[in-house]
Amino acid sequence: MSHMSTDSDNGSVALKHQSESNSMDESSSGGSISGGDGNLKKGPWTSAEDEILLDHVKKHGEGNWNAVQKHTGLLRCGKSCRLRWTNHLRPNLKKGPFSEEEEQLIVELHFKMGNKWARIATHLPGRTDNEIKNFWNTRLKRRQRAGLPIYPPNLTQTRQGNMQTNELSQQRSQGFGDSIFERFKVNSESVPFTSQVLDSSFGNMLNNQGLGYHTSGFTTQAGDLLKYLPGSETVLPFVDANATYGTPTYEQFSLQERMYRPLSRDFPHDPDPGRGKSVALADVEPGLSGVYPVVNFSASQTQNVAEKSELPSLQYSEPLLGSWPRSSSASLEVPDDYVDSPEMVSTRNNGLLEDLLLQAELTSGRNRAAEMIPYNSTTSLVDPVNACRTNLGGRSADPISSFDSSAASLMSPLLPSTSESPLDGEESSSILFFFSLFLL
DNA sequence: AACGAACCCAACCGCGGTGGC
DNA sequence: TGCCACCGCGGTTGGGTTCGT
Repeated sequence: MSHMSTDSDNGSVALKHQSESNSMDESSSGGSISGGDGNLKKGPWTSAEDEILLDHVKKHGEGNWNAVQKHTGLLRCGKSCRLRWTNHLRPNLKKGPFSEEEEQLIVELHFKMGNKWARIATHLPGRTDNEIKNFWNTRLKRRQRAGLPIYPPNLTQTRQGNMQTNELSQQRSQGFGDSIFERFKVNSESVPFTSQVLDSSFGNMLNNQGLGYHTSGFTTQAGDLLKYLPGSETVLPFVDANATYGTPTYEQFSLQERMYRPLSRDFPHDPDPGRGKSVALADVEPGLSGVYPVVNFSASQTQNVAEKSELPSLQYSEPLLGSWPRSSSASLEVPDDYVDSPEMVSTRNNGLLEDLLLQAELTSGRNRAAEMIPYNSTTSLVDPVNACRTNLGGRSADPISSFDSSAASLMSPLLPSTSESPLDGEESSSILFFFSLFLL
């Protein structure tokens, strides 16, 4: 591992307490003094270092982690100090193995949120994101090896025959998360994919679940992905109405529109997209609450409300922008579970492009382009877009960047033109225009 | 007892967002 | 407007421990 840190946390180094730090039991800790990086120490923390850090936080509070180094002479970069404090020293940390309830909660939350460790951690007081991440990775590996599904049946049973939410979750959380690859399941022989997202072991696990993913030789580059878009009837999930994995029909799109429109009214003015839209949906379309026509359209499949309440939010993200099943979160009773949900695609515009897009959509009176694009599909086509989302974490009140929805619109000209295409010429033209803007 | 594999977990790294200048 | 420092997040690594043969 490189000892060269590129992190800007490594500022000037105060060496006034060099001797103090050097007196620490570095030999036993395996720590080292990095050479070319301001003599910052790496490796395990010693108890003496912990004390210094604790003392500093007591005096100065959290934050300004680089100041720790300056004030105390601790030969640790600010980032390392923050990590140590967050994961080990801060009060009310819960140590020890996860309880059964905690484990169950983690599984459920991961089912809903994917690898949003920080967000998951907010639901487990005293637990850190790192802890949860480690737990999950270990669990994943274990279950994978045992040939067990990632999620328990009670979480997944309601979408058998549809999009496998756990894979979707995993894909999404690892950067794809996209129904676009549903078609690759069908054409897995001809369209190999995933090297970076679905590693071979995970791919094997998917195969164990009968998904038939191929895990070699797929690049995440948008250009390569786009090669498959135009003219390919099997790339986008809603294009092939005969697909096995729950492809919405045209009629279902109509229903999507019904669901979406009331929401769209609220989008531009919604100060709190999560809760606000939830209310809006329930108010406007109570009959749709808990009904998931977009994905769960299998005629042979009926679901009761209880089942639906267990469905993961992300399961429905792809086909219908802004039509999240908001009433389906009862199982967790966590008010901000939706924050990471794709329905949180916000039209609270953060940028000019989003303004333009929104305005264009509104003035066109159709407002259909974005909603017709599988949200995650588009975001994974454009890496920067996905990057925007993956780094939102808990810091932003707008967890799913409006950039995503913009990208969704922007990518729509790339959709195959079929009889079921929601785009007419006028829409396509305006979208092409904005796509050009985007490229600029 | 020895060895390797698997597991666990702390720490690091790179990246992106944010805010101040 | 651009630069920079700071911060937080998610992915990854590496070392210690436990387990199985």
